[in-house]
Amino acid sequence: MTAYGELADDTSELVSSVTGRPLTKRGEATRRKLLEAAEEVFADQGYHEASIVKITDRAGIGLGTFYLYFDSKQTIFEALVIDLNRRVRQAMSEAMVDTQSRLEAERAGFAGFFRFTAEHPALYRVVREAEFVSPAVLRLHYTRIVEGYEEGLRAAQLTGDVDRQLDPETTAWALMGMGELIGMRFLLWETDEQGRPPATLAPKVFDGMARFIDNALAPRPENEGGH
Amino acid sequence: MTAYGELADDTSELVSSVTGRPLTKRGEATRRKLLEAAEEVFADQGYHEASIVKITDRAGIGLGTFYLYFDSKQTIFEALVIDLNRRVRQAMSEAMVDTQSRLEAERAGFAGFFRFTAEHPALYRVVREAEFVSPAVLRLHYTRIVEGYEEGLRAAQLTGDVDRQLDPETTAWALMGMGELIGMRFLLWETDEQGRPPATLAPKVFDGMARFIDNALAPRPENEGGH
DNA sequence: CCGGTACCTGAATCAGGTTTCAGGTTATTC
DNA sequence: GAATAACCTGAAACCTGATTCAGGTACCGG
Repeated sequence: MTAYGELADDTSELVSSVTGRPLTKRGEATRRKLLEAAEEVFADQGYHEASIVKITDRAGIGLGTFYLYFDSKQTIFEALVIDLNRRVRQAMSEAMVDTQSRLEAERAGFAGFFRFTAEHPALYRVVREAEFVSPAVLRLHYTRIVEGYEEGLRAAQLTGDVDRQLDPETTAWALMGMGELIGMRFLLWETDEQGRPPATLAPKVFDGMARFIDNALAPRPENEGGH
Repeated sequence: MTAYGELADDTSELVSSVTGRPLTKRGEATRRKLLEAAEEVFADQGYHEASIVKITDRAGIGLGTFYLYFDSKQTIFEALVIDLNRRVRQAMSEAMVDTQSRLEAERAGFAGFFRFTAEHPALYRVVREAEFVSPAVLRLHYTRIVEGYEEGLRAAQLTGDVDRQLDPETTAWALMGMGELIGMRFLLWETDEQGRPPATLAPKVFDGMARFIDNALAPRPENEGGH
């Protein structure tokens, strides 16, 4: 059975998975090395091709040491997804500061998302694979991103920047889905010989998407009750 | 390395993977039994939890027999995804016959997609997992669906039913992405105690999405060159 | 009913991965 | 500078599961 179970209470606290608690400076460094190595290995091999040995090798650490820090392959994977989630959201919100209108903020948020995707193509893959490795952590990922959106949309509806007849929750998920598939198709699939994706979306695509979003969110001039 | 390689030339032809060719009535029946069993097993266990033994057991067939029909676990998985793709597209185009306007057709197509998703939640999972099992076949899946959309959008732009400033390709991918994430969130995640998703989207969600799409696609009353 | 072809079978082989553990090594404390 | 605690290590025990293969069994034409 695939685990739809709950996540560990606190996936980010720095404690030994064996002795239970503290973790000295040396210990912390080792844990970080493991996480970084895991990021690279999961990213370019996928969850199942990855192995603990590959991770510890890349980290330059003994195999047995792994189990001093993480209970299992799945545990370190979950910790990684949560870390990536934090970083994506940060990229998005940084991109949105200093914007004036809601529409502008929307565009900037997407731009931040795409920039992050382009810069870390492999990380994107890790997150998507979470659907099959740890559904609970994937839900957390999506839900956290959507929450920010939804809030912004509600606020913009109050000021009249966004069509009041849209349902904020549905709209937020729709926008996420768009961004994800567009990113996949026009960044991750458009790799050069070295497998690197372009740094940004082609203007045609970005503009096409911006137009689409503008249309979708903008308040309608006429009133409701169409033909 | 994950295989981004090409698919076999013809993944649907009915031939023995050993002797090379024909396949009698008995052989065909066995092949079909294997595919049906694979569908169930992959669907509720995922690719890696699934095993050839589980598939042949469920099919009521000897383990060794599997290799008379498929080269490997990956091969049967790909055959399955291609089959599902055919069925989704059929569900969508059936839903779209007898529609008048483009917007109506769009809505109907989505409804067909969602109905299919609700009826075969597990199959949806199989398709998404293809991203990690066989990227090539996943691209095929998405690309085939998008092609239909794109063509429809172009036609509707000519008749003026759809905003001429939208890029049809980008728009088609955006719509796909929306549909996929909305389906995931509001169907697959909304399961009852038995793990069954609701048969249809909640009206709030479906209407919210319809409004969003209407807004996005409708030709703008004003002309271009905004403020 | 006989020969032959097409199919079927599952124990055995083989490859690879996770996790444990008994025994070091490094850092810190007194 | 010895004792103690915190860390580290990788060979070996164990699993699991894909794939092979030598030996059947079902069906069909004659």
